[in-house]
Amino acid sequence: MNAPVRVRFAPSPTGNLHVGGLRTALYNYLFARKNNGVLVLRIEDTDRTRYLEGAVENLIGTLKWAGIRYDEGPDVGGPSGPYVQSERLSLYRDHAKKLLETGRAYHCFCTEERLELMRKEQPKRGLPPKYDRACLRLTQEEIKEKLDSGTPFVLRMKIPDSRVVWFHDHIRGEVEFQSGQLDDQVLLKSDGYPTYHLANVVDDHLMQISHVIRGEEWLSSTPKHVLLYEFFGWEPPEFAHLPLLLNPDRSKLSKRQGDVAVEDYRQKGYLSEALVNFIAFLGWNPGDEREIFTLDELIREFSLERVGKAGAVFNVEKLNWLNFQHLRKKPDAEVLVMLKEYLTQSAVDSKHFDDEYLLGVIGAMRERVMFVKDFVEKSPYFFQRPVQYDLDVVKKRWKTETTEQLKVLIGEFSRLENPQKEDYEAALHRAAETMKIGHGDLIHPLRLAVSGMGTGPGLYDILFILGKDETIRRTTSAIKRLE
RNA sequence: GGCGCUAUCGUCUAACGGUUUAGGACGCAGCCCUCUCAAGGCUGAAAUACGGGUUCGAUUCCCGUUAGCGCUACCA
Repeated sequence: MNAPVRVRFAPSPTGNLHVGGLRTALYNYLFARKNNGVLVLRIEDTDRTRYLEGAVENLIGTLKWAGIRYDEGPDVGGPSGPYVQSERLSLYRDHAKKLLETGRAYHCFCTEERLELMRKEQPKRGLPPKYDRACLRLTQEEIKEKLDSGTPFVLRMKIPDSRVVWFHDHIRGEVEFQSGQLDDQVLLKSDGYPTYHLANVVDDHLMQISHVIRGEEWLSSTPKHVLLYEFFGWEPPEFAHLPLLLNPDRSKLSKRQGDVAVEDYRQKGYLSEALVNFIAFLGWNPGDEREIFTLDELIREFSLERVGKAGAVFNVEKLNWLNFQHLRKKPDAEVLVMLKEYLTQSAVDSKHFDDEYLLGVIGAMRERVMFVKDFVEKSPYFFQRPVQYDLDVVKKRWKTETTEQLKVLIGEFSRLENPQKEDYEAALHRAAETMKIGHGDLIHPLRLAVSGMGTGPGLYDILFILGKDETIRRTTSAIKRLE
């Protein structure tokens, strides 16, 4: 019988959640749900210098937006709390003390300056940069003396000399390190806070985490963690180190080369479904050719076995396409809500458009928009009369005879009563036949007249949405202005 | 520098030694459809980093090289 699956997402509150962090959270979430397990949110705020006010709230909001629900965490509680590391300090101190007593850790009184100097000298002598264990040679008396005099100290982990430390990684297979390569890592800082290494091992054990699923940047420190589990006499969890997310130039995804915060994408109008779908596929795929997935479908299909090993470039083009796909899948009613929401906060206009009208716009523009904002940006004429006419289109479509022809067309339109799309079409055909001209001779200038543009949905759709009066008004106005 | 990880079209990826003239998707180009723009359909260009092995047979296994990335903090 296997232990129940318990995984955790353990970000540090130092700013907005990174898309890489979101993917880690997502994979943990998917793995937990898929295996009927539990997802824990744990805040790793052991670096007081990097703490950012409001970051935790922000993080929680972002996860919620993405649809990633956790079962235990700072705001929802749970049996293994507290879920904020700064509220668990005594736990770390007690455990560090145990290591001290068993000789697996030792006091170090070295100053920042000495360590810096040491690191500068080591490469010159061809040595790997590691703590030189100066303080390990201190006698009990010397240690007591320094302690008594209040000399600041840290607790370091005493790495065994020549051991092979290995572990199995779900993604990378067997990984092994020579312990001689490992540094005597600081476990407890001089301010009494634990470092990541101590805190994450203690918490993962106490919270009974079964699988540690985290970014590849942790792979190199995993042997230290494995050793810590051993020192404590604990069974280590299983590990899965996720491939990194990359910039287009294949360096580690960073600011400078585009947006990295989930918040950035949210503000640009990306659907959470699209971002989640996209990010899930950066390092994972279902093994067949399906690409559009909802969160629930991802849960059904996800497995660690299908996670790849190589880093993946964050390619915005594909994300855009996915946003289009997900937006298109949404029912009209949902898009309507989003469009109304966008309209109220956009400065474009304050006029009121009823639902029926907006639904018409949505129907006409659906296949042509990637974002909700595109309804307004790509078809502004549904929200305000054309303020100008695209000059290239004028040049191409507006002939000298156009004015007279459109007047005839208006005459035809004005006789219509409560016209439907087909009625506009029939009327236009009649006008064209009367004048013995092609349909295009009317269609193109008319489109320009009512929209100011040369592109968009079918003309009759536009006319129907705008309505007869507005169509005639705009056409008349265009004739006046383009004559 | 040391240690570790990684390596299929520009990008995300499929292939779990043979069914492969290496498949799909995004993007790109062309054609069809068509009142324009989209959408859709069709077509095309585009990859196994390099060198050795193992094997009857390597994208797939092993070794080396190269390249990229990560770690190398009293940061996570």
